[in-house]
Formats: sequence, C-alpha cells, structure tokens
Amino acid sequence: MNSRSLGLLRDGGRGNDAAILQAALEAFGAKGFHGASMRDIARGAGTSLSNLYNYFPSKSDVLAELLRMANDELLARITEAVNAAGEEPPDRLSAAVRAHVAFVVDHQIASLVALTEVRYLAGVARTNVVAARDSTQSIYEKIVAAGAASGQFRTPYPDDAARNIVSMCSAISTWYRPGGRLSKRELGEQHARYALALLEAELPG
Amino acid sequence: MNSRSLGLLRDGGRGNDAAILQAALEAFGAKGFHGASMRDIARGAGTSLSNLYNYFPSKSDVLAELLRMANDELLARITEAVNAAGEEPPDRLSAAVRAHVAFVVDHQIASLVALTEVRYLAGVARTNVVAARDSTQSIYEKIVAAGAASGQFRTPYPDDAARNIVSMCSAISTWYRPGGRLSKRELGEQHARYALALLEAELPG
Amino acid sequence: MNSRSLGLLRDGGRGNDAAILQAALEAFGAKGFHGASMRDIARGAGTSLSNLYNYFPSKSDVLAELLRMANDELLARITEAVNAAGEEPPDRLSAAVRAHVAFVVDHQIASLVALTEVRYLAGVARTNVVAARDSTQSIYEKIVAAGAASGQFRTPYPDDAARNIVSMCSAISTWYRPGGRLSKRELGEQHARYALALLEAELPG
Amino acid sequence: MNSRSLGLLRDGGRGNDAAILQAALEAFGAKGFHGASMRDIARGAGTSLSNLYNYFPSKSDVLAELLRMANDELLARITEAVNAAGEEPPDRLSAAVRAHVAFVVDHQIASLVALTEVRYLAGVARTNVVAARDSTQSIYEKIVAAGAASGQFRTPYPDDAARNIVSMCSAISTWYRPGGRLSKRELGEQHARYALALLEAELPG
DNA sequence: AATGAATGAGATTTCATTCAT
DNA sequence: GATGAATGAAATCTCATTCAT
Repeated sequence: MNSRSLGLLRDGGRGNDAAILQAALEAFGAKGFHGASMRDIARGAGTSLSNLYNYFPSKSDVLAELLRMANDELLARITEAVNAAGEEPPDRLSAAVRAHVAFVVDHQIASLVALTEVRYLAGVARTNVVAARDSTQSIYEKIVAAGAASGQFRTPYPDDAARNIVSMCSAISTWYRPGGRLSKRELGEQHARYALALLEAELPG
Repeated sequence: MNSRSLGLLRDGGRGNDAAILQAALEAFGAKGFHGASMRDIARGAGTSLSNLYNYFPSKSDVLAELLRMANDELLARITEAVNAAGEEPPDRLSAAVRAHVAFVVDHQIASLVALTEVRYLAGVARTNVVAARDSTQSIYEKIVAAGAASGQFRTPYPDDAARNIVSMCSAISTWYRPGGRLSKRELGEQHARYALALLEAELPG
Repeated sequence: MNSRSLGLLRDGGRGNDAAILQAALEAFGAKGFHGASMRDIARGAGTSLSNLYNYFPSKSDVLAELLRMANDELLARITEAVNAAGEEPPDRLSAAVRAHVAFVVDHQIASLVALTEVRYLAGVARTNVVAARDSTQSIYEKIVAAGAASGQFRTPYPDDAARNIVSMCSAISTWYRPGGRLSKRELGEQHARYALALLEAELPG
Repeated sequence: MNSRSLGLLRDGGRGNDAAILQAALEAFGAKGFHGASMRDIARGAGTSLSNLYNYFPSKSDVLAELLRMANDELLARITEAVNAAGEEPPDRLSAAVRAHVAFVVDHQIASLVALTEVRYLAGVARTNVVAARDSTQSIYEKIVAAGAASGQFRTPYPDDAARNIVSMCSAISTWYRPGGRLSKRELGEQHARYALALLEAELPG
C-alpha cells in the first residue's frame, strides 16, 4: 500500500477491493491503462489473476471505479473548501485552488491516472466520469463569473479562464514528486496566486 | 491525409514514410500507443503490415520519430518567433505563446500525442524527446527570468511560471476542435494575455 | 420451473435436487453441455455456485442424472403402454409410438438433451444411459420381429426399421414447440401411422 | 486427411484452408463445437494456434464455413439427382433419398456436425445455414406434394412426411460406421423403400 | 445445506515481429 | 520496397472445482 493513496481508497473500498484498486492505480500510473495487464494488477494485489474477476467484471470496470473515486473525492474537497471560504470570489477561488492542489499532491498517481486514462473509458462509465469532471470545472466557472461581474476579476477573457486554472492544477500530477522544493501548502499558495493573477485580480504586495 | 498535419510530415518524411507516420499519428491519437496496433497503422497507411518494418524497425521507433518531428517543429517555430520579436521580454513572451498556440492548433493530434505518449518511449528516444521539450521550456524560462530581472514581470514566483505557461498551451491539444468559438489567432491572443497576466506584467486596457 | 418437465423431476428428485436439475436441463437445452456453465445452472436454480457441489460431485454427474431420469421414464412409459396393448404387433407398435411421442412432447427439452448430449458422458454413466436407450429400442425390435414373423409387417428390411422409428420419434424434440398445428394426441396418431406404413403393415382407410 | 471428407473440402478449400477445415471437422465431430478448442484444431491442422486467425476470424466462422460447404454440397447432390430422375414422384423421391444417403455416408462426420452443431451458429451464419437446410427439405416437400396430388402417395399426412424422411436420412450420420453390414448402395435402396412405404406409395414385391 | 473467496488450467483472440519470396 | 504466411508470447476473461466457515 502506498500511503499517498490510502485516504482515497479507504473511502471507496469495501474490504478486499482496496488492495486490487491500489495495485491497479499503481499499474495504470506506471504503464498506462493498456500497458498494464490484469496480471500486473493481480501480482501487485497479491492475489491470483482469476480472483480479480470476483471483484470487478472487467479491466475497464477497475479503471472506472478508480476514476469515479478520484473525481468524487476531488469534487467533495473543492466543494467543501469553497463553501467554507465566505462570499468573496477571490477568497473562494483561492480556496478552490488550494484544495485542488492539495488533492493532487495527496493523490498524485490517482490524479495522473484520472487526467490521462479517462479516454480509455467507454459508455456510461465515461459519461459519469466526464460529468464529475465537468461539475468540478463548473465550480470554478461560477466563481470566475461572479468575480467578473463584480469587477474583481478584470480579465477580458473570463469565459475560458476556468479551464486554464484547472489545467494548471491538474498538470501538477505530471511532474510532482514528494519532497520537492515546495511544500504542499506552498504549492497551493503559489498556484492560488497564479490563478488570481491570470484572472487579473487585485493582488497583495 | 489530414491537412492539419501535412506540414509536419512533409518536413520530416523521406517519401513513403509520410503515409505511415500520418496513419500512426491518427492511430496513436485515437487509441494511445498501446491501444493502437501495427495493424491499425498499416490499415490506415494503406499498406501491408510487414511493409511497415521496411520503414521503421519497431513500433516504438514510429512513435519516436513522430515525437521528434513534432518537438523539433515546435521548437523551431517558437525560436523563430521569439527571435523576430525584439528585445522586450513581454513582446518575446507574447510571440512565444502565439507561436506555441498556433502550432498546437495546426498540429493538434501531434501535440496531443506528444503530450500524452512520451511516457511510452524508452532509452535514447526518450532522452532526445525530453531534451527537445526541455529546450522549449527553457526558452520560456529565459524570457521570464529576463522580465523578472527587468521588473516587467512582477510575479513572486518567476521560477515555476514557465512550466505553467507551457502547460496551458499544451492543454489546448486536449480540448481544441477546429471550428470552435475562437479562431487560431484569437486563441493565441487570449493565451498571450493569460500568460502575461500570470506573470503579473503591465497589461494594456 | 417448467411444467413440461415437472413430472420427470418430481419422480427422480430427492428434494432440492429438482431445482438444480431443472436449471441444468434448461441450461443444457439452451447452450449444450459444454456451452452451459455451472454458474448458469446455479443462477437458474437460485442457489450459489458452490452449493451445487453439495448435490452433485461434478457437472458430468448432473448430466448423467438428467439422462438417467429421462431414459428411465421413457422406458417405463413405453413398457407400460406396450403391456396394456394386447398381443397384436400392430397394436403394440402403435401403443409404443404413441407413448413415445407423448413423452417427447411432455418432456421436450429433456428429450432433446438426451438425444444430443449423451456423447459428453463417459465411463459408467455413459454405459448406463446407452443401455437404457438400447432397452427402449429393443422393445421396438421385438415387436417388429414378431410382426415380421406373423406376416403383418411386410417390409423387406425389418432389421433396421426399429432404429428409424425411434429416430422419427426422437427428432420431434428438435422442432416441436407447444401450441403447434397438431395436438399431442394427433402427433402420436400421425407418427403411429408413419411407423406402421414404414413397416408395410395393413393400414385402415 | 480423412478420405471420407476429401471431396467436400477439395470443393470449397482455397488452398491452406483445407487442412484447417479438415482438422476442425474432426475436432467438432469428436468433441462438439464447444468441446473442441482452437488448439485442438491447430494441432490437427499441423499449424500454430495464432495462424488459424490468418484464415478465419473466429472459431464460429470456422464452423460456419464447414456447415455452408456441407449443406451446399448436399443440396447440389440432391438437386442433381432429382433432376436426372424423370417426372414421376416416386422416382424423384427415390433418387433424392439415394443421393441423400450417399452424401451422409461419403461425408459422415460433416453430416453429423451439420446436424448437431448448427445451434451454435448465430446471426447471418445461422440464417444462411438454416436457409440451405430449408431448401433441401423443400425439395422433398414438393415431391411429396406432387405425389399426393397424383394419388401415388396415399398417406393421410403428406404435409409432415418430408421432415420425417429427412430425419431418417440425417440420423444415419449418428450411427453409421464404414464397413457396416450394408453397403452405401444398399443403405440407399433401403431408405428409399422406407421413404416410399412411409408415404404409402405402391411398392414392388 | 449453504456460502463467498479463491485458484490453476485453459479458453479465444490479438500482438509485435520475422522470414521467404 | 512490398507481400502473405507464420509464430511465440501474452492479453482478457471463463471454467470447474475446492475449501474454510
């Protein structure tokens, strides 16, 4: 078990699934969905290949469950942070970005997999995951729209700004390694400032 | 052949390679490196499976060649644009971003593949591609450093800003569809402004 | 439970076996012995996979029991009918065919499975089933021989006729659907006439 | 190669398919469609497992091709025999049965597989095979109808007689072994007589 | 009796690659 | 250059069966 993912899996795992999902996460993170085999996952989970199918009907379902959990948790964290942040759009935006960055740092592999492997989902699973992702982005969009309306965000391009902020936060999962130059908190502060600057908000200092 | 990719492939192809590379590009773009098969590529290129091996020694080499060409072209375009932009860091940065966005729009699939499939390269091929990518990012870093030194970019975090600007530009490849709301030029303007704002530069208007 | 099979299973089942055997019958009928899985049977019987093994030591044993029951019942019905039919070979033959047809109609799926899946039995189970089948055919053969000896059946090929009569009756299981053009009784009359005609017996009308 | 099947496969095989089809025929005949594995077929054909897929896209397609060939050949033989038999229904019926029996004897395994494994086909393949089978039966039905109309067949049940005649001929594949008591020709004569008797035709002798 | 978890063997199919022509 | 045939390895998934509870 990888401590960086523990919380995510404790939430969603209903017992033995956890080991499988954790192994799948690591396999998909290291080799991608198609590059990782069910054998890899079984090996990582310390069980037999065929036993995987007592828990998940297919490899795709494993990925789907993983992404569902990751997106749900991200959405929950951002929602909670924004709700606790008061009414001012800049405060709300900062809170969202800080929560977002913290999630990516806490669940780096899950974030990476969610970013890069959605495309291999099909059908309902894909629809659901995309919907959850859209919900997250829509939180940003509402904050940006409010700040644009109030004149606190002066960017001439408020409509597309949210997408770029999400991109910046998600991209952290592609390069972040624990023990880097900046702490989780510092990374959050930094990206909150980048986001506010991008929106052309009034900045301290 | 897809006109969006023509330039890229005409530059690098030594004749018949072009059809194979173009087919590989589409296959990797649609299904990912491991999801696309050599058979897919052969079918797309209108040739036989075994004939592919007269042009490329392995599937990995096809990907390597594709990424080499894409990164070289991107690097060339940005270098040229920056050199033509005069001495002022804000001008140079705008030029870089505009060229970058134009490249992503012109070669969307290649940009996407370059973004998402590098991880499946190994050995020298990977080293080379990563080096080219680093060269590109380093152009941004130098401009940012110059602007920070001159006081034109007032962000307290100049060291990590370049990476975020590159992320924003690259991310366009993940959602852009031709015929969207903004033209290629508008998209370039928009992202140039986002970049300058993020750097906390003086902005017009 | 399928009413067409109830009698068959009530006779042989020692309680809970019935549901399993009935489910197996339907599964084997629909997908064949190798095409149907123990999981299919468990699902159909409304029990767990592993519980099947409390009733039958193996999948083959399920089939063996099914065929044993079907052949025993057929043999019993024909024997009884023939015994009640008096001494005249034509009467005895008609009675056998009518009973045979009635059995096939009453237990269509069981008849079909008995016809097509015997080949997947091995060892004693196969031997027993084949013996029961031979007993049935031998009843026909004795009647035919008696009628040939008495001059009532004038076919020049009495020795192989019984097999063909059995074939005709068995084949009903491959096409019969309840609610067809002819009733069970009419089907029996029809086939009795076909059989007597084939034997070149004197026919009414 | 099994000489009993040579003709059938020489007709339809376009080169290397023949060995695969012959091996498949023997495997399906011995173990049934689901009981025989692609490995069995590869072994029988003296090639590798994966090479099978250069000839047939799936196991089902192998079966489909086999049944198509068998039914086409049977239909062709019966058609030809009937056409050569003149106008009299009894003559035409005898010719059909003799040709039918000869085919079953010549291609016993193919006949058996065609009889017992059609059910494992699906989609168009099944539709086509069933159509070919219906064509064959319809030849018998037309002859029977003509003979009934002319008064030469006096059975009160002409409508269902054809099916029973076909059943009798097909059933030969389930028990016939070369070198049996009766020669191919004798078996044909015998079954022609059975068929005419069943139809209550005027019989010699 | 009944169950859920587990497993080794094996199923079909696809893969990247090679080779003779 | 180009092809068709071939192959070993590996992919996903299913199977009948066992075992601890």
